[in-house]
Amino acid sequence: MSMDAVFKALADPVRRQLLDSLHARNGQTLGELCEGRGMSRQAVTKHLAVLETANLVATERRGREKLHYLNPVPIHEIADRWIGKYERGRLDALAALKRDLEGQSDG
Amino acid sequence: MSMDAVFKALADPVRRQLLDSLHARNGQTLGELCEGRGMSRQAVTKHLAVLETANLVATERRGREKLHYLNPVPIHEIADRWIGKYERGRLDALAALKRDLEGQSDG
DNA sequence: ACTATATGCAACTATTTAGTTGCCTTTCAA
DNA sequence: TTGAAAGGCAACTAAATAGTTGCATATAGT
Repeated sequence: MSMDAVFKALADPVRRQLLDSLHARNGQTLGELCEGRGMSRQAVTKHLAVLETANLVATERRGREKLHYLNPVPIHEIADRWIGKYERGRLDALAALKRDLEGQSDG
Repeated sequence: MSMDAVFKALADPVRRQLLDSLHARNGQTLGELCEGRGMSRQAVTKHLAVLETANLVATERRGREKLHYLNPVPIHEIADRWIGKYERGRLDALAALKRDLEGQSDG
């Protein structure tokens, strides 16, 4: 639920790649998610646990396999509540930045 | 430039608060950004350095003061290139998630 | 039953990170 | 020119993080 957990989860490139992988093909097993990642299975497990805690990934046990599903809702919430506010005034702020940084020095 | 630096910078709540503060009032000095934060000036300085490295904050020296300006461009780029792709298929993925997680158990 | 496969758990290490304190430099103002 | 205000630099500590290895458990297939 906490936004902090989501931001922290997104801070690691490996975890973002895992989300990308699930985005490309949802419902992958742990083994599949480990392939070609040059890292031990346990390391990937830990990353997936972080993503699960942040509610970015949901899992389901099927027999001896564990299937992983992307949950895009927290990302949507971040984009909505936090990033949106910076984008709204984006051009204004950009103009102000230019004015402040360049307008002071010389003319 | 690197997206990783931006994500890492956004991962810390103190740094997000600093961005929020600059969003509310741009061009604050270091001293102003330290006020009411319950943390040493040097700690805040380090956080601001991280934000500067990620190009989320630009600074200008004015006399003995250092002014800080929010740069919303990297946030926009993240929203554009990375978050956007998860939002586009959001409802689809959500439906798939529900189907996968609930539809399997019973029938 | 036996074996291979898929995953879980736990201890350990190395690196990074967030914060501190102490001291130095620069600038403004009397 | 002297003192106070604003900030910079560097060393240190504590905690979190990312990764490892070794072993245990559970399931599938024969």
